[in-house]
Amino acid sequence: MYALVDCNNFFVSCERVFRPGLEGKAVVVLSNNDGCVVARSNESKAMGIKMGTPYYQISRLAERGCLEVCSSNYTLYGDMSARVMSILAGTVPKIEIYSIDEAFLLLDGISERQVVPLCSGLVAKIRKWTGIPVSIGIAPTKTLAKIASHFAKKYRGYHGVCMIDNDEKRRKALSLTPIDEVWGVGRKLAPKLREAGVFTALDYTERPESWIRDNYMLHGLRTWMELRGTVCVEAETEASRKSICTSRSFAEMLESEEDLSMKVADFAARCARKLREEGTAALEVTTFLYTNRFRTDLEQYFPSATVRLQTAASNSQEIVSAALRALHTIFRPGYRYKKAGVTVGNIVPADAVQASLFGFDPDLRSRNDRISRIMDQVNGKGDSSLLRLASQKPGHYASDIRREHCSGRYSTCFDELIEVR
DNA sequence: TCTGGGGTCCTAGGACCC
DNA sequence: TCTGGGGTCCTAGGACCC
Repeated sequence: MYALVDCNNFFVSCERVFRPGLEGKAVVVLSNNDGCVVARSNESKAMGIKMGTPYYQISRLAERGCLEVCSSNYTLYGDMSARVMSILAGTVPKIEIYSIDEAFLLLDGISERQVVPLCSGLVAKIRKWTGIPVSIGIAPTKTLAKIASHFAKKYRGYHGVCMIDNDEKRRKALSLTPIDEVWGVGRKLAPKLREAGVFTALDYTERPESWIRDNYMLHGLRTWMELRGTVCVEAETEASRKSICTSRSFAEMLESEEDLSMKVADFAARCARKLREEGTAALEVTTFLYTNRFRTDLEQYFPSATVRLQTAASNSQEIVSAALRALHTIFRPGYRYKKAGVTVGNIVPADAVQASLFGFDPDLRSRNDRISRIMDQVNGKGDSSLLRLASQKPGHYASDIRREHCSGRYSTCFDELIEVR
């Protein structure tokens, strides 16, 4: 059996831990630049506020006092997530972290009678130790566990834990699950399925296998089997990430290559730092730009360029330099840029880097690596960047992200101490 | 005026091989 | 007039997830 542990309204719950006054109120958490809604409390969901709603469309509610608004504080959420995950890891033999607010528990070797008490204990423990409410769904496949967790979250009677462990419960649950709520059925597929007469998860499982295969190929078939109780989405093997991306929208549109360079250098340095944190190195560096896609009155341009390194690198100097070269090949004057980003790809373990035979200077490389390591030691964990490359923007890059309703650094004030010093 | 960020996997189609 | 068959590899783009 698999159990899916899902934190309820996670970002909102994190804010409530430190501001209990938000309990029982309609609350939303906004994306960077206070752009759009990325998390909602039950009360704000009940008001009809949808995920992804641009903030300006609902700011009136906040002004009238009907809605509490928080800017996102990812440092806080990351820290709270780590606490929840460590409780899970300390309780069951194997967990798979699926996202910042979800994890699968692999329940092999735990007797069926113990599963529900164990999960109920976890719900209580996480609530007590971190303040975060969670729901747990238990089922023979991950896709069914997801559905079970929806029930656990939706109906109070479950007290946070719902298990699908026989065919009757499975069919009942599927018949009550709209097709668009199924894991793997998204915004494009759902309308097509409804057109074909498939409205619930149960309808889907009752279609013949050949019909699924013909219309929805491998992906659809996997979902079909998982919903029928056959495991297709196996336990993940420990694999490092294949790409790392840092991108941001700007509060103001930028027009000069110089302004963009400072941003891109920052994004690239951040990617490099993430590579070093996980002990990997990248062979490819891609820089991309976006004009403002909502401004139909302006010329649009969405270029990207990739630079391939001869030898995989993780030091900031080489990654930043590659990102800036890529930027230079795509930058065109005359456009107003709203967003930029850097992706590093073709990632290999740092201890398995193949040195290129040509044009590779091992002394320069080890010097660059040493400098990056020292920067890491001074900068520590988190977002602070006391030591930067000269090409990075002076000052913290987060400083010009709009964040008018941000909570404090309740659990991660170490950064602040360093910056104050 | 105002619209996020970070990932994965699959497929189709082109380029290339013999 | 008329133009094969069978493979592999890579990439771009789309769909999905949170």
